[in-house]
Amino acid sequence: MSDTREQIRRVALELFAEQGYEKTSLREIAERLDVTKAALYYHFKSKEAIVTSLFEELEAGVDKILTWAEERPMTPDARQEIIRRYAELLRGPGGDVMRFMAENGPAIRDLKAGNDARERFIRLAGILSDKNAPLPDQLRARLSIFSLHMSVFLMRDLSITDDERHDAALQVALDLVDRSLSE
Amino acid sequence: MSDTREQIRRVALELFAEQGYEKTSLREIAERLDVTKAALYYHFKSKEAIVTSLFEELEAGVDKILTWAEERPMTPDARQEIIRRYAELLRGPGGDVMRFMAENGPAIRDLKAGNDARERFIRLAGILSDKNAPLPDQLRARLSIFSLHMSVFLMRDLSITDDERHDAALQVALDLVDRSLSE
Amino acid sequence: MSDTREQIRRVALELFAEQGYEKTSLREIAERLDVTKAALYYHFKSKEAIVTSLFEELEAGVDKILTWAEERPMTPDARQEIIRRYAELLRGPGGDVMRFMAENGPAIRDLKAGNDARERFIRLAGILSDKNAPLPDQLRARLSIFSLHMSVFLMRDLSITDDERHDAALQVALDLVDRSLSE
Amino acid sequence: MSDTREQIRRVALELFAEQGYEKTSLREIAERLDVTKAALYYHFKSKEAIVTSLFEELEAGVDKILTWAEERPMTPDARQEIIRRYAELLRGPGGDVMRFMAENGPAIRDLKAGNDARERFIRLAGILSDKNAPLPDQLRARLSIFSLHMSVFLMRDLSITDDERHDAALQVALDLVDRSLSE
DNA sequence: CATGAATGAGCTTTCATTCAT
DNA sequence: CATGAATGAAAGCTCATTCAT
Repeated sequence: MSDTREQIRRVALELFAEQGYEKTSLREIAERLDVTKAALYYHFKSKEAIVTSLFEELEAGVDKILTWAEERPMTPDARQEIIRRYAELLRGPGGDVMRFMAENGPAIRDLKAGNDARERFIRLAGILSDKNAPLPDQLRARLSIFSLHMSVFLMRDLSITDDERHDAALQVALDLVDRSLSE
Repeated sequence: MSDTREQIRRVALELFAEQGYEKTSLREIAERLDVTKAALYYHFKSKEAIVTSLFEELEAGVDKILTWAEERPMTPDARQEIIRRYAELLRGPGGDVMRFMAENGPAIRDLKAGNDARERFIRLAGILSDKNAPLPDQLRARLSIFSLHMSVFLMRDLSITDDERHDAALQVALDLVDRSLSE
Repeated sequence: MSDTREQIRRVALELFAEQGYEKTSLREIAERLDVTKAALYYHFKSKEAIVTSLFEELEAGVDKILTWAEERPMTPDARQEIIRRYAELLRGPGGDVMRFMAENGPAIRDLKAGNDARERFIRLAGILSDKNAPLPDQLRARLSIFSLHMSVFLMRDLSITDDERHDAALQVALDLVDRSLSE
Repeated sequence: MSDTREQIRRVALELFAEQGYEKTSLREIAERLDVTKAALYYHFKSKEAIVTSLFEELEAGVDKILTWAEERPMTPDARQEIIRRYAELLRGPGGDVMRFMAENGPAIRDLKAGNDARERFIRLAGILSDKNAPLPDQLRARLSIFSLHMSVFLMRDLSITDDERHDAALQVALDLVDRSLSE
């Protein structure tokens, strides 16, 4: 499989996450890789296609969680496990993709891939708290997921390690999902 | 008297919140108001200046809360009151400004006004949970504020009224700030 | 006579000479005087009119020299006297106007006032060396005048006083005009 | 190969010399070549870069003269030779570049390339007459070079051939440089 | 597997100028 | 004697995209 393609994805994700989708031009990506812009078009048919490709592997991961979740009763333990698996998925490149998504709302909204991801997010939220739960509980469920996406953003000014951040985010998310079940 | 200036602010906020900062061109704003682009430049010296002006009134509100908060001991009740006041501030146009800010991270980051707002956010978070609190507690404090910013985004697909949304967000935020005080 | 009008002329000349005609905007002039752009239009009907007005007093001076010169035989002494008078004219604001003219060729060319000034320059040159003189002599005559215009420009990097510069320029010009008479 | 690049340089120089730097827009250059403005940006990264490129080959020529001059004693003959070589350099496109430079003072001043050129001019002047020479002599040395730059400008109204103009300018310059050595 | 050359559309910004008040 | 508000035109520049080679 073309190495260049992988490099493009890597650099694009770096830049997208760092500077945002709109502010990152294909020229910039190409220059960092020391190839021409036209080369990017050999590997991806558009700027949007790069994003799509970035989201794809993540979506596979989310789908696995969704499948796993949908085939069992939503016990408190199962809910916790979903969060844990989701948090795990977000270590590695997935985390950057999600942060990129969370921080680039408007740009993402009119990308097909963005909407797909958004749908999955809603489905996952729907599993954690159903449509008839009290609103605050539904919000808590959504927030539990979203706080995992945003932990980098929310604590950017704190000098902590990735692991510390990750652990704190997980703990808060677990707590939130737990409290999204009012008896 | 400068009615136009106010109209520009209004339309700009609408468009910025809806489509994002980068995707909103001055042409678009001007067309909606049926004036020329140059007219915008009569009232604001740059695109960035429009955003700055949007943030300004909000900052005054936040500053009032900060002052209020800084001159009293952080009892649990005071913390709740901060959240309540902050939530109140976000009804009305302030809410759109904050949502705009939360959803446009990358664009905002290199706007002076954005950084100022960010600083206030951190200061407020610092009041709600100090620098030596356990990380999850600090995160919870931040999340309590941020969830107010993002409630529109997080429940966009739910068919609820603004009031319902607002109440749910407030309740969750109050709960979060409450739990950010581990004994 | 309106003080403001005089102030506009003064500031405009300063800026035109310093930064050039095109790079100096009416906004800049207005700001320096703390009036509005519209005020400039009260006193001058266009940007070009400001320049015209600047040239006007200078032209009167040149005309006086021309008249003086045209009514007497061009003895070597008369030629020297022309240069001396011209140099004298260029002390004070006239010098800036001429430098401005010399350094802003392209901008000046399509200003009516610029062409008028140019014509006078040629007429003066024609007096100092007639159309049938050898080319180098004609050039020397022109250069003698022109070097007075450009002395600031030509010695900008030298740390000398205005008087020193003026004296040097005069001496060179006198010498040039002297040698523009090949026997 | 990149024929277009050369064409851009050619047309740009034509227009810059004719109408000045500021008055020449990239649109104009592009239209004359029947390409789009964006095409210019493919070949040059900015308007300034076009000028820079124009100056470059000339600077090489001046540097050769400077090197040649710096490695030998400044006898009267050497001084004459410098002027001759410099005049020769100014036949061909270099002449237009220099005239462009001389006539666009203010625009050139804030172009890096313009300042480089200016520095060379001062260095050359410094060789022809040192820092301790009487001021008029220093001025004469500078004027000898400058008159070569400006000969077109100074004799624009005379109906003469390029060669006649060139010869006259050279003769005057040689004379000037000769007289810049007071015994 | 990629490049060199170019485009069309759009962007933010600036300018000289006008005119009702 | 001046301002406040606006305009039309244009500028320099950037971007995603295309396509022949």
